[in-house]
Amino acid sequence: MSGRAGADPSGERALRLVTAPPEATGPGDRQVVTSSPAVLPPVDDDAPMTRQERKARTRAALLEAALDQLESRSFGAISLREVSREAGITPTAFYRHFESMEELGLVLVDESFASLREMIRAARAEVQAPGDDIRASAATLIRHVGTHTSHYRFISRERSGGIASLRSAIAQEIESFSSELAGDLRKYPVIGELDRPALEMVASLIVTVMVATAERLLDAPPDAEAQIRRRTEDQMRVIVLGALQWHHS
Amino acid sequence: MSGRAGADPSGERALRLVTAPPEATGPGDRQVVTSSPAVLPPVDDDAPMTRQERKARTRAALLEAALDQLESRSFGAISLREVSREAGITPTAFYRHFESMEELGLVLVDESFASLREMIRAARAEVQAPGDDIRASAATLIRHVGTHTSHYRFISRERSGGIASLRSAIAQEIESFSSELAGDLRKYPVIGELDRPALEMVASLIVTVMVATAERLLDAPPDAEAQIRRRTEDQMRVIVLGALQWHHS
DNA sequence: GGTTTCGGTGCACAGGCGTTCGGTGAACAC
DNA sequence: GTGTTCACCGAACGCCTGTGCACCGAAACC
Repeated sequence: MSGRAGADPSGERALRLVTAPPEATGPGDRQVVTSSPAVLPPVDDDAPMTRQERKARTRAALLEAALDQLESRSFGAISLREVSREAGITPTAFYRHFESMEELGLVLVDESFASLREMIRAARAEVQAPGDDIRASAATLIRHVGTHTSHYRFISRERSGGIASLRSAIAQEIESFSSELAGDLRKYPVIGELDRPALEMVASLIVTVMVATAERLLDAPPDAEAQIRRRTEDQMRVIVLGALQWHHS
Repeated sequence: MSGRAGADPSGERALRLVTAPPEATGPGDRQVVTSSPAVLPPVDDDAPMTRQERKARTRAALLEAALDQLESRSFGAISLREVSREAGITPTAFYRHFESMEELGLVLVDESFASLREMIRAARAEVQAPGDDIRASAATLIRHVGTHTSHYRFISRERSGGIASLRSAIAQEIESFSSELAGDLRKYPVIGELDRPALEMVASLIVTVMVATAERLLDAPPDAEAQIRRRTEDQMRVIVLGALQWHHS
């Protein structure tokens, strides 16, 4: 179910959207060591492979297997054995890649947020229709959730889930995202004049709505998407209207 | 109906307990038996008991044991055996009370939201200082989270958690709460004139903030409470300001 | 070409799990 | 006082779990 590349048109669009701004390695970007060596050759099965390739592939298979299990259980309830089984290796071989399931979970967190950061960076580079920011943001978010469903489901599950280390890793990522957004808000005409605490308060409110929207999308049938989109846009507008009035109080 | 401890199970008593500022039971005293049969005599251990009493007590012990386990794991990861062990009975006796862990979970959802509804009802009856609604609501919420921490933790965990039946039960409760709130909003001066869809959109936004606040409180150290309270109040104010402007757009 | 490295295998272990089944004794109905 | 109910027990079942160990075979290295 995780959108593999290929003929899928929306997938390709998303890819283009993400890669369009050429590696805008701006200030404050994090080195993402997360996962596989990025480029895996096409699935030329059983062809001679280097050890690196093989290892990267099974590692990726493990991560994907875990993500698959997370469709129906929470992370705390999935087992090393079953993940290994679904990835096609024995349980003992699992340890060649991760020290424990918890470590795998942390990699999954990194991976998920790396992709989210790409989305943000792309969206930031794209926003140039000043009146249409809200619509564009909502659309970008919804599209991204659609193309990275299992990552979002994982984050949503574990954000309040049982494993403390995952929870705090996720909280920290969201926190940093929120404060980045606060910085972005400074560029806006009236809202940008608010002081930093106010900007952070508003940013956190917007992020809260985005998180809620993502979680709603995960549970909703596909035909509810339009309604969720509308509600999200309206809620963002309410927030912006409120923020514009904020200095009066 | 989660009758709290105490001799009088009447709704009014419980209602006052939530509404009246001087909370009788101090924080941290967790003698409270949170089960349905409402009337449980003081814990006169090992005294002769009716079968009803005994059963009710064991049932309550099971629910509380589950809630305790949920402090560190998600519901999908806790086991019938361990819950039974902590409740002081053998695994086989568990089945005298619940058909399965899932059924226990659903009871927990009911229990949690029953208490939340009491809070709402109380808050609604209390709100009469028109300028201070936001402050009062935030305070009520924060107090309630403080006195029902484990219930909130459970809901927070399972709201996006792994077990579908719990998830949808919770979603439905929140949905109904949100639409009740939309009804309440009609009584407010300007906002009340919005049409129903707009009211629902605003209500859902407020609920989103409340949920986020509750979840933040659960993870935060106690000394962060003041800051969370301030932020929540401010965010609610932004929403109200925005909603007041809504008809202009 | 010989040696080393290292994903991956197979087996074994101890322990937790949900669930079944046949008791047992105290509270109950009469 | 007698018979019934039923909350609870203890043992047992088959399954699944994480982890340790010895080993294999092919890629990687010199």
